[in-house]
Amino acid sequence: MTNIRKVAELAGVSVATVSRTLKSPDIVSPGTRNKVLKAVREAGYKPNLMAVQFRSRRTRNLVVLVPTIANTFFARVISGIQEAAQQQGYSVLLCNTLGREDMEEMYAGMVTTRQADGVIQLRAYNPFPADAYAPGTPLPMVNACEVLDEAPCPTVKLDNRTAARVLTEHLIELGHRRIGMIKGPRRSPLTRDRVAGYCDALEAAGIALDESLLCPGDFTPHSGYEAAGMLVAREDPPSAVFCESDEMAIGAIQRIKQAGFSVPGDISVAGFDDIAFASFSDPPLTTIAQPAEAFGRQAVAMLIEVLEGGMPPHTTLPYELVIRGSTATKR
Amino acid sequence: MTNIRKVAELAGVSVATVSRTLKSPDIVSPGTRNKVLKAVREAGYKPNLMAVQFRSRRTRNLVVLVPTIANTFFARVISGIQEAAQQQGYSVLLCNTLGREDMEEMYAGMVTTRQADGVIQLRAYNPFPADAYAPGTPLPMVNACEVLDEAPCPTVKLDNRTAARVLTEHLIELGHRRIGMIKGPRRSPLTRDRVAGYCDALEAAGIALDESLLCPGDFTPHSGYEAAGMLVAREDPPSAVFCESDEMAIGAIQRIKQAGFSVPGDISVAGFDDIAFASFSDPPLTTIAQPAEAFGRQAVAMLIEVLEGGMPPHTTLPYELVIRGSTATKR
DNA sequence: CTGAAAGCGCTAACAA
DNA sequence: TTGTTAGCGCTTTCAG
Repeated sequence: MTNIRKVAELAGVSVATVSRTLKSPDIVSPGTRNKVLKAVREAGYKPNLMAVQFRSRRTRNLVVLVPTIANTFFARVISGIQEAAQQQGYSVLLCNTLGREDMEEMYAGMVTTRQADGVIQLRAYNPFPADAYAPGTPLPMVNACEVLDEAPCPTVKLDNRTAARVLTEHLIELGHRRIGMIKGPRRSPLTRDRVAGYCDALEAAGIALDESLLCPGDFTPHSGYEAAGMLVAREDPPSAVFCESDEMAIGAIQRIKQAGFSVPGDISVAGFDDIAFASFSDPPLTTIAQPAEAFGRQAVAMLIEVLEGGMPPHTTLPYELVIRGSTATKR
Repeated sequence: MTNIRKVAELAGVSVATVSRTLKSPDIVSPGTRNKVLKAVREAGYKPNLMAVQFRSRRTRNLVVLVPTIANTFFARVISGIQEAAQQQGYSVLLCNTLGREDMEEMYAGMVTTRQADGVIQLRAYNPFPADAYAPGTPLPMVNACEVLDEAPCPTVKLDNRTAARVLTEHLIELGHRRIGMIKGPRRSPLTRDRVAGYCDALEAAGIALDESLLCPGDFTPHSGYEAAGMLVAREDPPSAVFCESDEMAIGAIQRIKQAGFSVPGDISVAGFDDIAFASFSDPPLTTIAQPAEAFGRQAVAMLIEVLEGGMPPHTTLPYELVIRGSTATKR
């Protein structure tokens, strides 16, 4: 093991000088600096970062809590996180929580045990025990994508309600009045907000809400497939279906076609997220594009600010209605 | 900061006893053990794992080098890695390398700087500098999925050649003789092996190889779309296309349909991987199913064995030909 | 600008 | 079974 002491000996200086040369080269004289650098090279010295971190009480690790990495939307968010973290000199500790709160709590505990400096939570749940931090102390966390209503930390989100409203309005403008909805998990604020936006649009258009047109889903293609099955089995299927994720929309389209309906001829289908496959589905999906990577980058920037003692404001990212071939005029 | 010393004082024992109580409770007497545990609770003591790791020279972190997390196949592999690591008490440091060797080298360097114990590399590249370890010393690495030919470490792979052969044979049995292929990145051993398997099948069936039927791709849907464009623009398009990934197959299907051909009526299409969307494409994709999560779990198990001084053998995981609606008899 | 020295919080000989 | 003690490799006062 070649450590700082060896380098110091080799350079004929003290360990303090070696440390200084590596951390703040400008405060050591050019002469010694060169000697030290040369010794570092000769010894093939790599600082033991475990010791550095231990000593300086910072790991530069960020824990990321993701509900399912298998969801392509989250995969993109993580790309963004990773990219930004890397640029700022942080590493990403990934936890695929599958929405399990015990997992989330356990990984958030890595901050308590000093294995990480902060956490980015992509789900609406606070993984820190109530007594972990004194009241008033900011949590070393940023909550992104699926956000708590009364988050105890800064958040990065979309205006889901308005986005859902805009998408529903698009459907209404095409002449649809019976619009089905395939929802996300029941207790998610995301689901609630998107349903609210859907209701807003119906109400503004003077269309009565038919609760039986709202089906539960869990964001997976399979759940979209199942939910669409309920819808097409009705005597009076809707002429359009709004799915709360592209993955569910893709599943729904398959089921609708299997039932003998054409998309968008008989039934229009819209999604949410704009994942890569959205434009490759048949027909290509009309959807709300979310800036997934930007969610990740923004969350990192804000978390670092929090870790440095700042208190960044809640942030709302823009969405965009992307109209493709899966929605058409009601015939 | 409540540290081990405080707990020791509170319990009226030495720090060593506290340490022992926490690490190997069975070697301390029940009486002291209870005293210590009580003090731990009262003090709300959480061991500083940074110190533990520093002292015991193990981080229990595993670096994972993934070419693109946005690829759903890799996302599944990572799920498997995460799950297995977690069970064994390891955490996952994720790096989305985008195939950049400098990134891979940098993150592999986390082992050198003791921020991680080992690396799982999912691409055919050795990220360690040649002189990092003495010749003969096993590298703290496992190479999975896309594997080096002369890997300097244990590997987990598929028999890509045979799998490709089996898939091609399926196409040949359906009567196809002009079979296009959309390949992966040129220099990848994966591409080479799958092309070899494709050639094996042709040769066994007495079909001459037509190199012009082989198109380059990069595993993304878009590249599949583009490559299929070349194929359908020919005077004599193939009657079947073998894509080296499902994502490319999904892109290819879209392009083929756009050109006015039906799938599988006019042109059969097959993929590779069996990602979740494979069964939701239209038509559902015939493909080679790879045990993605198993790749991850296996890689973790083997890496831990390596870290413990073992030398696990190279492992080959099973594949399965999954026949769905995208391939049919040549008409 | 440089060096000596005191730890960070914990583990692991070694003694008792 | 328990305590004493010497560090792990590094940073950071505090003197010089």
